[in-house]
Amino acid sequence: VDDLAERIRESIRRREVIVIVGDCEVEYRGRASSRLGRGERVILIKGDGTVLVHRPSGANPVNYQPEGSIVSVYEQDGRLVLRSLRPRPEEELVIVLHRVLDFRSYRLEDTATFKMWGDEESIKRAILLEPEAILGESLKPVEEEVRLGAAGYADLMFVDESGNYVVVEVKKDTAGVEAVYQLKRYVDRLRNATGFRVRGILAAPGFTRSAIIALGKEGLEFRRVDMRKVYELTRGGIANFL
Amino acid sequence: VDDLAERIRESIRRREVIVIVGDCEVEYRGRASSRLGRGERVILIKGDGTVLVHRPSGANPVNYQPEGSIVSVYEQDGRLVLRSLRPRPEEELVIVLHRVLDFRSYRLEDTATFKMWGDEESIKRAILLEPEAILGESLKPVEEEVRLGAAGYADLMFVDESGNYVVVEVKKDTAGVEAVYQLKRYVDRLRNATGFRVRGILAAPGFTRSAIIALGKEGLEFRRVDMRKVYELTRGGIANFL
DNA sequence: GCGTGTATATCGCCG
DNA sequence: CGGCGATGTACACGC
Repeated sequence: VDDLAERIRESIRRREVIVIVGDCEVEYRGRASSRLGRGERVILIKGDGTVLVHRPSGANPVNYQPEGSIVSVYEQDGRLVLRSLRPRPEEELVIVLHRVLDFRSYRLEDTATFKMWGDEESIKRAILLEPEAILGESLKPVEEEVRLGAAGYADLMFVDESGNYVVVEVKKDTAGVEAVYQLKRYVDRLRNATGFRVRGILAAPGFTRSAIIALGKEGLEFRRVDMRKVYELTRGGIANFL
Repeated sequence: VDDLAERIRESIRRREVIVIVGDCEVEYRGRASSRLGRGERVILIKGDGTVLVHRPSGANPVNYQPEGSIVSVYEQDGRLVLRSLRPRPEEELVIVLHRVLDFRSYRLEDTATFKMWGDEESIKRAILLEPEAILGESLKPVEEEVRLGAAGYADLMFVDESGNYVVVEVKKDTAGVEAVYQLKRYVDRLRNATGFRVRGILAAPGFTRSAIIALGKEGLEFRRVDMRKVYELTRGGIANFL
């Protein structure tokens, strides 16, 4: 056990990626507290301090500590103990290993860049490129500098053909009630700040029934976004991929 | 490569936990799309179909597929390919392995139960146990059956000493503006449904400045929750841990 | 560091 | 399964 502890410490010093498989119990104390009894799990420790405890099923780690945590390894009552301390917020994760089934350490090289598209940002770009194609009406973008207060910006702002301000809130998924009230906050703030008439449009690929009801009650509008058109207009992003 | 593919397939059939370390590139297509160029990573495949691709740093997997996905393994252009298909929403993850540094498979036993406490639920329990100690006023709980509609319930409902309904919305962290509007929706709904006077209280360990302003504007109240009192009152939950 | 909003969020609950 | 709200959410960005 003592020897294994030293080997793990050496891997941590080298900032390698460590995989430990073993029978362990886990305790967490911090913003909340948790306890997990004995069982066999996969423990992943990365060079940046990340610690993940994975059970044999489930996509999410049952316990974890994010990068920047300090991992220490020691022996207690003849058992190997991994302790990870996160400084802020102060949180502690303790893994007591009853039996180590496997211990591996890897020095990995990975400098590739990760690219993602098709997120909310690409819908915004498409609307800015062709407001009429996506929202079905001619709109002039307002300088991004126009803001709605110290915090909380609208996704997009336009002026319509009648000279009204138009606040557009974009959602990449089906929009629910909370998106409606988010839009309403922006519209109200802009009305208060300017005194002008302000329209609010919720743009999303779909809407929940209650969202549509709430929109009507609040005097707000909605536009269904055709994601195929978004992909066409933002294929510049996809070009990076091909 | 062919032999390795068959060994991996066999592990998947046995629903074991698989750890593959190797130089790979990764593509994802689904709700969004992503591409990750060549680099060395740790790939975790679980018996339930979960697939995780971890880079040498960062707490979150760079790509993933949740449980219920179907993993297939094949050889293409002399390279090992892992393909995971998630049925709904339809999403595809493709991992092309240029070099396999390690392949391990484990049959793991883990039947332990995971317990967590100190979350929002414990604040609710404390308020129900001792409304006066936490909220500073005498309140009678209303049957939990009283609901505010098909979806979206208030956290807690009481009747105060004057016979008014009191809706309490609880937050375990600092409450921001959106918590205020969430409470307002509940209060409005209950007013409409009953026609009675309804008070709304936001209970949290802290409040953002803009939340307090919004509360005042909407005629809603707030109470700072003393988390030490919550811990004292709910130490029954902690007893499970000791 | 605070406040706000996004996420391939994930997850659990209820109708 | 849809809709909604919580999460030890994590994460980025602006002030």
